Amino acid sequence: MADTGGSAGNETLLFLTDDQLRKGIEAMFFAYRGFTADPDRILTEKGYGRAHHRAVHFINRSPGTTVNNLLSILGVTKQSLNRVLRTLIEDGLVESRVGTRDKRERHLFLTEAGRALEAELSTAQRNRMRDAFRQVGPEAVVGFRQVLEAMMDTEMRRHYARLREAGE
Amino acid sequence: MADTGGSAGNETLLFLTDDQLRKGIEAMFFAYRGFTADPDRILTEKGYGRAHHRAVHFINRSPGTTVNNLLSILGVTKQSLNRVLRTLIEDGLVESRVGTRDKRERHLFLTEAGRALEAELSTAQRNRMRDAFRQVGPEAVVGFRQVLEAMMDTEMRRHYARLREAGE
DNA sequence: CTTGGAATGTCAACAACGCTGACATAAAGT
DNA sequence: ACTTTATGTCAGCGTTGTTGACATTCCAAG
Repeated sequence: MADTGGSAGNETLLFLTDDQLRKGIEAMFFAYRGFTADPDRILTEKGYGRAHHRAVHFINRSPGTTVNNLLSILGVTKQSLNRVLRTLIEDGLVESRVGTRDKRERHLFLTEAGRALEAELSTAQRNRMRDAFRQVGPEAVVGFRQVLEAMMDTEMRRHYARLREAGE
Repeated sequence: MADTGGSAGNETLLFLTDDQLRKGIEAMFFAYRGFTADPDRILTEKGYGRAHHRAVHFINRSPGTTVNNLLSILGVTKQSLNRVLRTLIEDGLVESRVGTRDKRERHLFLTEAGRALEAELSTAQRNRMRDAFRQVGPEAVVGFRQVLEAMMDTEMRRHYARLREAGE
């Protein structure tokens, strides 16, 4: 079952053995804890959770985005997102404006305070990522992103690509 | 602040710009959803959650491990782990044996049924990882793991290394 | 114009899984 | 023997996922 079934040149496929795959799986698990550790600390101090971070991040990325669009990016239900948005709006970090063309829609923006929190969180997370990138060099970073993109679900890959159409 | 400060050859450090780092951060977020998607589906069917998967995975990796050791690997509190272990033991997936040398310790083992669930989950997750690896090739995989290892907290890196001392 | 259906967002209640606190038991140091 | 430390269990709470019920708005059919 671990055999990849090639008839010749099997040596070049040793990176697909179950052992190597398990190594990748465990690396992913342990690395993700590091990935979220620094923002989590900041968030806990301020009485927020990881869900608030995600919302603030993507509102900052796409100011004026609708609740529905954010939902699709985050991959959660609208009810779940709503709870998080409500606290962010109450605390004055996010502004929700009723759509002019379609009054059912709410368009979301970060306030000054919201942008400040976003900057604090993303700076911490970028620092971790920068240290890692610097340690391993640009070729490794290319491989890193290639694997991650290949691992995404189709819809998530669409969102990922979409986020860097306009911006980049 | 995005300037890396090198005096000469700045072009080689373009992979450390804030844009590139944000790209890595978003890739990590979207990829992790894909990483957990397949096991999550199986777990939900059976009335378990992601925490059960983690416990079963690491008990399978280190049969006879203690609750305390598992705690340290998973990075959660013993109370949180206990809830998960209790259901797994009640359902006959995990066996808990009181330590012979130190009777305070509980040593954990997968039963036949536990191994079956573990196999089902890890096969699904390995398939996803294998497809991704195959798409991008061995050099990218090396880079992928290098970045992930560099991103881990020190203690998690220790656990990660330890898991492949005896096995590999 | 009115009526019915689809889309958007909100409120309520529930489940999974983090957390702290209190506690029982076993081991180890004085 | 007594105190302290370590391990694991039980109870209860907070965040964040879920589904269900509902209000509002838009749009299309009649």
